[in-house]
Amino acid sequence: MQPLTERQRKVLDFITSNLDTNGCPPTLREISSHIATKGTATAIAHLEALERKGYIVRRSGSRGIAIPGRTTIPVSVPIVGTIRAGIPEPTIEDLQGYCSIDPNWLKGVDCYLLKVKGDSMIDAHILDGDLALIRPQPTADNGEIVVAMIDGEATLKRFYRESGHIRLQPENSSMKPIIIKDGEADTVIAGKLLRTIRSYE
Amino acid sequence: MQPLTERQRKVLDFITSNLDTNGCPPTLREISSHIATKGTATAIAHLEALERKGYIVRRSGSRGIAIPGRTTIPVSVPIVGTIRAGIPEPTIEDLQGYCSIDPNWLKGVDCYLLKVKGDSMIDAHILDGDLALIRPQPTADNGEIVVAMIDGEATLKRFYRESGHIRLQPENSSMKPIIIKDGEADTVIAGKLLRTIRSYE
DNA sequence: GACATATTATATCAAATGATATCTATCGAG
DNA sequence: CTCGATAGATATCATTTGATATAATATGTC
Repeated sequence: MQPLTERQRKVLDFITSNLDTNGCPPTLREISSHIATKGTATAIAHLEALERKGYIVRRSGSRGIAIPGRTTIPVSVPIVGTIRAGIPEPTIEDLQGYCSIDPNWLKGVDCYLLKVKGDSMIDAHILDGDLALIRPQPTADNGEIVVAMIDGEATLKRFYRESGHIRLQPENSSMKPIIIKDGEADTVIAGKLLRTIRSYE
Repeated sequence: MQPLTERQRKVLDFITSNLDTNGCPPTLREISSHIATKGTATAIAHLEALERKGYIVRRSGSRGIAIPGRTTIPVSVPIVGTIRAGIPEPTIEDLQGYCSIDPNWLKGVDCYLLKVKGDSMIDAHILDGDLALIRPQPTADNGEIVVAMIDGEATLKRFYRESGHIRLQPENSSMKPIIIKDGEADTVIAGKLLRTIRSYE
């Protein structure tokens, strides 16, 4: 990458600093003010130099500066309390917030965090209130834990495909497995459990 | 968090989507156009509702929308297998990698992820191999789960301060509590458990 | 000396932008 | 019925903003 001049470096640093603190690139005049120049022409000249050297990408419109390679995606994942099945893309019912997740935990697609309700998986050490990171998918491998839509509720169950049916096994000795015969319901499995997260506060 | 209406959620989703793809919040007119309304008044009304419910923060200026908790700075936290106590700042023994963590999970200080060894907390549903997010601190409140240095090993225990001693209680019926008389050892507690994370892959 | 690059200043524009005011309509709670 | 919350339309304003044109200075290269 071509080296930057002192002024160009200062402008670039200001842009990244602005992105960090405001979540937004600066305007031309904010840049001008920061490098103590008057008017916008100088700032534009610096931006053009930065773009020519490949440090930034500009687009039209206000604050149209982006830094390539800069993870615009610290991957914000929605936290939901309920979902309505329907693959692909389960409909999010009540959004409870967002959470930054390590991109390595996700596997490409639109994952979400489901707040676990009930104790159906307590023997698998998943508790009421835990957050379950879910990847939407319509089926799973034997023994994996999935989100199943049962009576309109999204609950976690262990998945078993057996001859002629699917068995959804709660990990709670006081609960019985749910058998879904082939063709009986098609959108039962909403996704697969990738991770669980528990808070102690 | 207060629930959102359908329209409000659509606006919020559009803002996060814009942040992900453009690295920039949308303008009022971009929002208006996306929800197919004319003029800016409706979009402003929605933003006001979102701000009132705590989903966004607004500041003056163009694209003055921010989503609290959403940081462009993915906070990188070390994953460790062992630590050596010594407050402040336990010494990291074997670094196993790094992991991006939502800044909201941290509480200011240098937290780290400790890979849980053994089943001493299995009755609290913390398993061997789970990741424990730890905040370094030399003591804790009664009933909280802490990292204790016992025989040079970092293990999780439940903390109880009782008359003349500290009791470190494993959550495993086959294990006995550890009593540490006052003044007997000073650097037993290395930190407090904030969160646990389990992977299913 | 001629030329390119970097740097800055001044002045000006059209478009984009946030904000406000006014009005209408729906829906559910009290 | 009234009130509040939600939702929307229309119109208007003062700023902000990106962009352009023009000019000037300095530095290093060929």
